[in-house]
Amino acid sequence: MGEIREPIKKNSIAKKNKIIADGFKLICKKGYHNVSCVDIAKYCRVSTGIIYQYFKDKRDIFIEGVQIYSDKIMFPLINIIKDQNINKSNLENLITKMIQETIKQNTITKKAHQELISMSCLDEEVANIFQKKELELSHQFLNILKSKEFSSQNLHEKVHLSINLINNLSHEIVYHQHECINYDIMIQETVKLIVFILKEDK
Amino acid sequence: MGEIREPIKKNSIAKKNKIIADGFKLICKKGYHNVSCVDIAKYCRVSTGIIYQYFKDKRDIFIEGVQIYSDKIMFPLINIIKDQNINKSNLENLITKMIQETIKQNTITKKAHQELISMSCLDEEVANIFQKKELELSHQFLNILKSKEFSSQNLHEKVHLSINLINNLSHEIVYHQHECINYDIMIQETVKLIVFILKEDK
Amino acid sequence: MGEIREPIKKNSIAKKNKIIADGFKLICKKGYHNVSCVDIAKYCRVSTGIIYQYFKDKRDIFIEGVQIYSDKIMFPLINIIKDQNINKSNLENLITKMIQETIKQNTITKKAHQELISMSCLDEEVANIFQKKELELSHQFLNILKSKEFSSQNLHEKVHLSINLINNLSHEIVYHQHECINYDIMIQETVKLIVFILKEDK
Amino acid sequence: MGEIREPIKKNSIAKKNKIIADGFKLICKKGYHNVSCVDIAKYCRVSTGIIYQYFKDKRDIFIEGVQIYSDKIMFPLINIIKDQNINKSNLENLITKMIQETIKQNTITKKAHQELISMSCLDEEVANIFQKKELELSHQFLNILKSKEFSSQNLHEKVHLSINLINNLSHEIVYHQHECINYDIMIQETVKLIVFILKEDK
DNA sequence: CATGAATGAGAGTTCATTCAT
DNA sequence: TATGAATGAACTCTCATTCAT
Repeated sequence: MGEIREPIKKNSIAKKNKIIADGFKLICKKGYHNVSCVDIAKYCRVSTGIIYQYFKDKRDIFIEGVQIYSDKIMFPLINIIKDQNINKSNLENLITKMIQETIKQNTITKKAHQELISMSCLDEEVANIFQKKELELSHQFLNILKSKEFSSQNLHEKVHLSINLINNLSHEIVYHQHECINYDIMIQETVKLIVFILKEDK
Repeated sequence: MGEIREPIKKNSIAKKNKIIADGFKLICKKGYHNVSCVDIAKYCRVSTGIIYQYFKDKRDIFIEGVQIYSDKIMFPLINIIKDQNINKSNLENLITKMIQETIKQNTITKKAHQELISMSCLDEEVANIFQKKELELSHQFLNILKSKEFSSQNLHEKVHLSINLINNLSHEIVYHQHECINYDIMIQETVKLIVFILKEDK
Repeated sequence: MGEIREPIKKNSIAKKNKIIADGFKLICKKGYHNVSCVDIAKYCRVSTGIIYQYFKDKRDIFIEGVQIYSDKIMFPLINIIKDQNINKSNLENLITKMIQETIKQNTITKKAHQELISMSCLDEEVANIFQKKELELSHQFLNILKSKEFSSQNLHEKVHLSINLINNLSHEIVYHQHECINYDIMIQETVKLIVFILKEDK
Repeated sequence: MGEIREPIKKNSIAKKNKIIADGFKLICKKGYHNVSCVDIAKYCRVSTGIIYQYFKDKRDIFIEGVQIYSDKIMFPLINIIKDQNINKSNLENLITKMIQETIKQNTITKKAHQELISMSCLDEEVANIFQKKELELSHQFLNILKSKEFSSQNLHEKVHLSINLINNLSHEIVYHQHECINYDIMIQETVKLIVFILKEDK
């Protein structure tokens, strides 16, 4: 196996980044197991040789892509939560809005989202990256809640649970809708649960 | 592509079933994408030829395995729920027990569970099989609750949500424990949520 | 390799003959190289095992088929020539008729004819069988001519040449018509040649 | 199926051509159906992979070989005819010479010739290539005859018939000699026929 | 630094032939 | 005798990786 080089020239750095960006895109589009390094090279319009100078293998490209690009796909809430003015009286509306926004974003990145979740089950490193990103998100959420006088015990766990509820619900709605489940009700009930858990005092 | 044959002789039927059982086991153990048909043949101690007489391809073996064996891995609650004597007063204990049992089972089948969830994101047919099995489970649960005078509205959705909460929590505990989360509290809070949602009146 | 058995029971003899007849038919239809012994067994509705009791291999079936059934396909003239009343004055008409009849028959058995010619180039035994059948035909023709006072020298060679001319012309017309050749003229010219050669005196 | 690549580098073009040349040679030697792509790769001392980068499959190699190399095998007359000084008085000698030369060449390329004729019965594309080559040859012959004041009607058909006569006779002499036929006489008679047909006036 | 042609191990698949029933 | 399930060698084709240019 050849040595992995780190590009120095501005041009080469750009090339490496292009491989990560486009390679990650291609993997998300076609599926990790349906794409070869030669495919990635072709898609990025670079030579196959260069791939092996900057990366160990296909997984290496993917991991770097996950590091950089996965938060928008896996945790769209990160970008939503900042702009919201949360307080106890509008919490219900807000949670509803967060769910809807998550569904909207997941729908847009459907194939990529699916691929990333699948890979997170197979690859510990991917799972760890997602954990870190989720931690970031839950801390943001947590800080906002604290600043707004939410004083419930175990707030970190509750926030984590809330984020899980939102993500899992959205995931189900986007990919695996069950015929006999009414998803408007599912959303309502999920909102109810999150409000209940976050508002709970002491 | 050769014709797919259905075995008639008792012996051959046993052989086909062995391929499904052992093949599914090997796939769960090593990972779908890390196992070839030749590997499966070797592991099952049959010829490669016979694989292609009974199955279209590797996926076909896997799908048949999922049909038969996945419920114990994905929905261990199916076997737990029947034996429980649920009523409004012991609900909290019961939910706790269900979570603990699920965690225990998922821990045993950890690698298989991981592989199956991953595959359900990549393969619609796998996802559909799991949906059917979950439906079965939720109907069982639902019927028990109804017989015990649980009268909450939207009970099907609530049961579905409860099962999701249990499964997702267990999944996280078994594979993706976050360092800064206290999972005893997570369990407590999840139980609280499920009790809240199921007991809710009207 | 198992021993080749010769069937004794009436029933078994019939079965062997069925394999030759249907197997030969299937090979001619699909092409020798596109048909497996298992295909033949299925087509004949017998077990694969029985094939290997009566025949060494696929080629063996084919050869026996060629022995029995190929003359109609390769030398349809055999059946035509007997019924003709040849004499010097109607020779031209007769040759024309023979050519037309050959074309007609070759058109009917087109695929089989093609396959047999192809095989005769690859397999000496097939070629030898055809030689024998052609010899038979040319002797018949020869005898008729002699009885009708055709007295040309080297008559055997001339008859052989005539048969070749007819067969090759028909073969070309049925499979490989050249765009820029007028085949009515080809037929005329061929007739002319054969009449010339056969009538030639001393 | 992978993309078929066209070599650009001088070296690679040479490699592709080597595969066609040696592959065609091997197929002619061993028979199309007795040779695998791995055999060809080994014989050409290249990897199997490269075969599938330059060719769709075995047939593709063969067809390209036929395009390039078959005229010498199938129509050796092409190279003979140019050098001859044909005129009405030496026609007989010339035709005799052409037959002898054809027999000589066919004897040299015996196995290849056999294989090519066989394949032309199984594969339309091969047959079409041969047609084109024969057309070329007959046009050459035709032009020479016309320039030498041969004025017979339907000259194209007659030339075509003559070429067929030569080729078929040679083919029979080289592979399928009949015991009871005298081939010196066959040659004499064939020459007589061709002279008759070509000299014919009006 | 960059290219892309070339490699060859290994995947999927078929089929002539055997053998337990 | 007759069956057809089973075998495994051999085929076609792919792709991660290397290397001469």
